[in-house]
Amino acid sequence: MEASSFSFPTSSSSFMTTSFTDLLASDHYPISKGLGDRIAERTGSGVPKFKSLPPPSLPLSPPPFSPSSYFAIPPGLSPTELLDSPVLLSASNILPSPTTGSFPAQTFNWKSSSQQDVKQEDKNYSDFSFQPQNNHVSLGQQAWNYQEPTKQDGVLSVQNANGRSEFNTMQSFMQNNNQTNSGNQYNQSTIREQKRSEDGYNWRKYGQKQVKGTENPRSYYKCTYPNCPTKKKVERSLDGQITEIVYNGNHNHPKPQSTRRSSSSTASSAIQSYNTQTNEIPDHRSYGSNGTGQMDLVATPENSSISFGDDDHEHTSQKSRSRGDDLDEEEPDSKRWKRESESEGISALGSRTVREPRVVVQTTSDIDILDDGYRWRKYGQKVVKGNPNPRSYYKCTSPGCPVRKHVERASQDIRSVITTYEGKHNHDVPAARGSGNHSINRPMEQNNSSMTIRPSVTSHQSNYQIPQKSIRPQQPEMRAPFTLEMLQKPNNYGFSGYANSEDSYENQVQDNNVFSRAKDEPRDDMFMESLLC
DNA sequence: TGGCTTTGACCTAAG
DNA sequence: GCTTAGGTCAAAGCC
Repeated sequence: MEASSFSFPTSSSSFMTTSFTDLLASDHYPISKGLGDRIAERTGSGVPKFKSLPPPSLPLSPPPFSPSSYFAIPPGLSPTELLDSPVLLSASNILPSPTTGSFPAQTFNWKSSSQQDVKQEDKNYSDFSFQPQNNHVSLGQQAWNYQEPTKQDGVLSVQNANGRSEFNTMQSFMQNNNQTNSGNQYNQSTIREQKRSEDGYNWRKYGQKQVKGTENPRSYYKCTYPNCPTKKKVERSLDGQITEIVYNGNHNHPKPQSTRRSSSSTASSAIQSYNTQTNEIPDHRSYGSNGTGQMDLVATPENSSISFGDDDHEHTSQKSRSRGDDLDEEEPDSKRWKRESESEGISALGSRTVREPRVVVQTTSDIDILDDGYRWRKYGQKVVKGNPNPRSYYKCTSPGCPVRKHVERASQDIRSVITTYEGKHNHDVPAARGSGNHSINRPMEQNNSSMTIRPSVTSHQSNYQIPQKSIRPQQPEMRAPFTLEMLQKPNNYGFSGYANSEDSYENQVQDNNVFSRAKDEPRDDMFMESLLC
């Protein structure tokens, strides 16, 4: 890259033992100190922060590739400009892949060697957070209940295709390199950071339970905003990686705009700046995406989960009321959840998923809607109640793999696609067609690659997991990367004309290899029959 | 001092 | 009514 490039040192030791802030200020990068400062000033809530992720002192395997492949700023765009650019402040331009959900420059989640380190970093450095984008959105859509009615009706689950939520590419990079040595040392600090930061909302853990059927403990969180009924359940693997997030309820408030102060866990955290571009507490049905808690699927600068703390934007602060009245006063949550699920029926989904589909569906490109790295065989299609758009049913083609998914366009926004997964892949991501080894398509190994941001949305049922070490192959032949260059031209995405054209959407879907492949592959006649009955 | 996590106990629903 | 499991409470301790 040229002088404008933002690249990490290839030396793992250097990379891993130097704080990001240091890196920003180091001679390694042609980034002025102002960059780190600006980032720090702009970032806020909620994500694992560089500052909180000091280089681990643990012995770490050197990264097999240059991290620079993750974060490359194209020539002509200085980091400063990039940070100043409203593009980066708006998730409307930076959206996760529907299938990979990948955000190349999302959250760093470096494991810190100790909590003290983290805290020291907290003190020493201002926030710098790459907002994690939830890789996948699982609507608690009554998916697959033709086969196995889910008990999770009414939930909004968030995962990525690897079964790990809130882990971005960069984090994956780090974890892939740390897993062996420190995978089990995913320390509490990091987890705590995520709890608060991952989706921009503030959560309070109120319980943890070891659930049957999985060794992963499940944590229960409530939104700390007064009277906000939103809760979420987070399952983490033993090494601390999030394997599932299930949301319940709707936020009845805007996403807090984290400030440096609010990132603190002290009393200052009680003061939350809420985005006041609207300067009001919107009706929970009107501000949509925020209500998902995790997903700002209708990406706007206001609710963007990727937005940086927007000090430059006008906003007011409002002091949170003390907690204690934050719970619903009328009925227990469990009852409400259940009631909502039951009263709204199968399609109800309890969460705002269905009642307010615009919250869930993402107004973004669907260019790779079916491209999650796995191979699927279409075995059915059906128009389901409540959605005139046909729902395509797919099976994973891997022998013995039970994973299925269905894909449908949202009834209220055909540009948005809802993919619902069921099951857990019992195999790794297959090599991409046309490539000898999928690893060659790994984004982290794509030298000279620009930061790819593939907008998308994928929803799937909970319990969907993919081997964590699997790396979804990039399939550049099937989709153009979303690069920072594109960020410069937010209205001119080369990869998709989708935003303004339904036709283009259709074309993109048609171009999708899965769709085209599906046409040639045998269907599950029995299931088809059942569907047609 | 206040917010947060932890964790055992308790509650509730389902079978 | 019993058992089981999921969800929640709340005291204790940490930061």
